[in-house]
Amino acid sequence: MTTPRTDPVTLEVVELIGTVVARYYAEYEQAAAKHSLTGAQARVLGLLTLEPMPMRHVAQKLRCEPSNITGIVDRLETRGLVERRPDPNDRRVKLAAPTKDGIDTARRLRESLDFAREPLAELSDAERTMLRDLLKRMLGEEAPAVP
Amino acid sequence: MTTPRTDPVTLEVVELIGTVVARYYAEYEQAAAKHSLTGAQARVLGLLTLEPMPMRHVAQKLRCEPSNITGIVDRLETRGLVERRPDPNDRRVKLAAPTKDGIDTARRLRESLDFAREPLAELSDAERTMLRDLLKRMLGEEAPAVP
DNA sequence: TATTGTTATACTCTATAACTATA
DNA sequence: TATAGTTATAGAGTATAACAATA
Repeated sequence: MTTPRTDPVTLEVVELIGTVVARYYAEYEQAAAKHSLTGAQARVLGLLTLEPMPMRHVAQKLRCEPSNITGIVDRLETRGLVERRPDPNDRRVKLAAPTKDGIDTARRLRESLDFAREPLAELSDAERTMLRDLLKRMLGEEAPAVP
Repeated sequence: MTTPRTDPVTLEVVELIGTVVARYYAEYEQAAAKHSLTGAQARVLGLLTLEPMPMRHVAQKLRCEPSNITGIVDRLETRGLVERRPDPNDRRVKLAAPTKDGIDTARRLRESLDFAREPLAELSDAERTMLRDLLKRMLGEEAPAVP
């Protein structure tokens, strides 16, 4: 267990990350709203677009109670963006899957998320690569140290 | 207006930022819950700790409707963490300000936000400085280019 | 007239607990 | 018995519209 650092640069980075989080989160909600989706609905739809899955798995991915997913999928289903399919292997399970319209909406939403992409254009190729490796190491993924 | 990039590294960084946002946001909610605060309540309290301000300013900072702040400050006030003060210059205005207890709670909450700090300990001083400068430039603040 | 804060309303998200249908 | 999904409930956040007090 590493001791959290309190040197000025670390605190500055923490502050900057807070700013990134606030800005990115707000932009995401706004982008979702432009497609008449709430943030939660957009997250569920985006998740299902990667792969249809049982309702319970959606809840696990989003770290919320399964009962919440019922309502969110209800609303997405009402709008024809998602459908419930039976699981041939277990009749208790319902697989939530995006419809064609849902896949299309998710794609347009993804493409409209310019916040993270646009400011990155300010950086050079080398800088983006460096940022990638630093973030990877911060997140505990494998990445070469940047000496 | 720069054209958003779609090269592999950029997309990878976007993905990583998404991960950082999701993780940081979840940790923040969790840290707030440990102090029996919702995320919104914690954000308002943290904001007021920097400086007491009119209700309307709080709404502007949090990018929500002013009517919402009424309820959030109500709940914080009920718990004795925040108080409403008259503005001597404009009797329409109410200044929301943290109580001593509120300031103390905000400080403890801030100190418990280890997520951003702890993983940074994995990086060297030079790397943290580099990360700081890259984030600064990404956010449009002044920072030296990293060649 | 315009602005500040509040109230009233409706919708969504959230957790908890109880229910059903399967396993 | 245990699990997947649902329903019912209550609390909180959100936007909208209408309102009182003040500017």
